[in-house]
Amino acid sequence: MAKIQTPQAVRGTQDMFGESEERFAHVVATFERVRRLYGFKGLQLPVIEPTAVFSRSLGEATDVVSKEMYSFEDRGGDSITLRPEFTAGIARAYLTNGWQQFAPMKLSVHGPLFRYERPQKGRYRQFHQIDAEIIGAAEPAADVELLVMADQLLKELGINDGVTLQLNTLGDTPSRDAWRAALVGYFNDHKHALSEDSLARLEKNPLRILDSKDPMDRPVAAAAPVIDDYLSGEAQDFFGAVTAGLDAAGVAWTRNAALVRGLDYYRHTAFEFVTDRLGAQGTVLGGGRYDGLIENLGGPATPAVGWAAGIERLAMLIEQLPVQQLEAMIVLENDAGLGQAFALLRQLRQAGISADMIATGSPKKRYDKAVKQNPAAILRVNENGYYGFSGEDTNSPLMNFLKSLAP
RNA sequence: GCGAUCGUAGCUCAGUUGGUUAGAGCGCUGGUUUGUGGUACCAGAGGUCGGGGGUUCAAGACCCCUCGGUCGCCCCA
Repeated sequence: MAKIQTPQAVRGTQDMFGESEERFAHVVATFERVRRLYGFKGLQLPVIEPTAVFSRSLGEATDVVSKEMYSFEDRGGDSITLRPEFTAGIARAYLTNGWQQFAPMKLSVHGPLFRYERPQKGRYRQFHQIDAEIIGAAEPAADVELLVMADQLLKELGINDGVTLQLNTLGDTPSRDAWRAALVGYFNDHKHALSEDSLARLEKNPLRILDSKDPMDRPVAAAAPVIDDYLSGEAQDFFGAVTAGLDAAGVAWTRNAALVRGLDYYRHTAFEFVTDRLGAQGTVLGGGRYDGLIENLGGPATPAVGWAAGIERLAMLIEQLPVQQLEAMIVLENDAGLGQAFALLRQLRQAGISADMIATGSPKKRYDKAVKQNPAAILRVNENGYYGFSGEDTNSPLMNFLKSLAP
C-alpha cells in the first residue's frame, strides 16, 4: 500500500468553515432577504455555458475572455466555459427562454464564478457573487432602483461605513464612441508620458488608462478629455435623471469622471461602491447599464442594467456577525440514559428548538465541553432521564418549553 | 503573466554562526482534584520541518527547482 501525497485544494479555491462560512452565509441570506423586499425574482442558472456566450458579449480582447476563462471541449466536441460572470448567462437565458414576455424583469442570482487569475486578497479563481439585473427597462428609474437596493444591502450588512458610491456615465453609443475616439487621439499624442502598461491599454482598452494606478499616468489621465464634453443631450438627461433619483431616495454618491468599466458592453450609467479596506481589490459592488449586450447575443435590442458584488469581499468587511447560538445542549452524564436523551433531543427539535448532545468522551468532562459551545441552556440527563437544566431563566420560548418538561 | 515575501504538531509560533533524540502555548485523549456554567494539576497521542534535488562528516537552517499562502502590479466584483 503505497501512501499517496494528499491532494491539495486547487489553487485559488477555498474550503469555508466556521467563521468564514458563517460570514459567507450571512451575506447570501441578507441579499436574499433584501432582493425580495425590492421584488426581484430568483434565478438558478447553469455554471457552464457555451463559450460563445462570453466571447461574444464581454469582448474578445478583454483579459477575461482572452486569458482568464476556464474553457474546455466536452466529449461531444463543444466548447464549454465555466461562467466568469453572471450577466452574459442571464442574457442568454432571457433569450433562449423567451422571457421577453415578462419584461421588464427584475432578476437576482448568486453562486460561483471562475476566472484563471493570480489569487490574492479578495480575489480567487473560484469566487462567488450576488447579482441583480433589470432587463427590458430603458428608463433611468431602473438604474436608481438597483442602486437604492445596493445601498440598502450594504447598510443591512453593516458595511456602508467607509464605502462610497462612485458614479459616472459612459453615455449612449454615439457619445461613448466619440469620447473614446477623442481619448485615443489624446493618449496617442501623449504616448511618451504613459507607462508601459498603459501603452498596452491604448491598444486594447484605452478607457482603462483613466483609472490607472501608475503615478506616471496620473497627470496624463487627469488632463484627458472628459465624457461630459461628448454627451448627447439625451445621454445628459438620462444621467441627470439617475442622479436626481438617487438624491430623492437619499443615496449618497460622488461623481468620478474617470470611472470606467472593464467589459465592453457597458453604456450610460457606470458605478462602483468602493472601499479602502480591501487593499488592491477595493471594488465591493459594481455594475452599470448594458443596453447593447442582448443584441450582441443575437437578440432584439433590449435595454438592461445590473450589478454584481463579490460575496467574499463583502464577507471580509462585515464587522459584527450575528451570533449563531445553539439553544439546547444535552449533557449525558451516564450512558445508561442514552435512550432517554435521544427521545428528549427529538422532542426539542420537533418543537423547533435547535439542540445537540454530548455523549462521548470522559463523562466528567462532558459538562465542560457543553459549556464551551455556549448554548442558551444545558440539559442534564442521567440514568434516570432528564432532571433539569441550567441557563439564564428568561421568558423565552426555549425556557418556557424547558419548564414544561417535567423532570 | 510580472515582482516581493512566507511555509516547523490540528491552530499560533520558537528553534543561536549548519552540530546529540526538533520545542512551547492552545486544542485533543485519559486520569486526579473540584462538584453543577469555562477549576487546578498529572500523563499521553500527535511532526516525511510544504514537495523534489544538491552542497556538507553533518541541513529545519545554505543553494537550485517545484507546489501553495500572503502583499503589490495586471485584471476585476
